[in-house]
Amino acid sequence: MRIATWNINGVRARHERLLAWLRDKAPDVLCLQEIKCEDKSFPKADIEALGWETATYGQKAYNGVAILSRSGLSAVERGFADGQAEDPQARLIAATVTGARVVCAYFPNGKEVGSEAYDYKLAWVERLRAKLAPLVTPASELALCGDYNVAPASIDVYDPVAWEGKILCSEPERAAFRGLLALGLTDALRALHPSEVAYTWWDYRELGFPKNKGMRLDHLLITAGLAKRLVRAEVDRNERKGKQASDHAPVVIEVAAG
DNA sequence: ATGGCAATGTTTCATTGA
Repeated sequence: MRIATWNINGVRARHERLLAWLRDKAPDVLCLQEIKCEDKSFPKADIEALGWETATYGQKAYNGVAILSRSGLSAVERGFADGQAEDPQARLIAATVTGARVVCAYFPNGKEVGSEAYDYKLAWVERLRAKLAPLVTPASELALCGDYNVAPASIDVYDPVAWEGKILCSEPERAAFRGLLALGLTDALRALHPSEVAYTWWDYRELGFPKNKGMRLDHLLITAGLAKRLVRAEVDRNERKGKQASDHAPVVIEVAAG
């Protein structure tokens, strides 16, 4: 099974690129973040015509997440659905695909360390951690896929000195990321490529991509049940090239049949 | 090569992103 995650930065602006990418890569599951549209504007029919079912949790202009699957989708859950007041921002959707729980998440950006948005970010990650805690067991099959807006280590930042302590790289954000790992999750890309520079995002400004000034912000964290069958994990840098590319590249993993 | 912000709505500028 191939599982992919991609912050598409506006699904309407990326309509043709999305369809072309699906046809070319044909993942079993694709988690999308920042679809930036309401559910009614999502290109559901075009995607279904290619063979993928869709589940969306959209919002006008900002945020918005979706899961695409060509192996079925069941038990779709939008938002935290944890009994507390729902997050007004559409950042989380989950579904079950062939027995595996797929969680698609668009973590808050946080704007600036110490800001209100930063506090919201840290609280949001903790709320997600608490939600996932009972679902992550040695035998369970779960993948937390998305744009975490956290660069976990120096190797994941083009200029770690300049970014030290800054948003995306601050110690509390990295500790929150490690808190997710501590549930029993494995960083799929790092499991197979422990010392490879594997950025997933490059700023549109200042020739970020040509100069490879990027960060690794998009991750797939998987339970041991999936990690033991993990055979491939890679960033599709090719999708960052050319006109009208998202500023994020897709990340794809492959898990052998169980 | 892969190229010096981009998408969206509040629209001819403001907001957000990372």
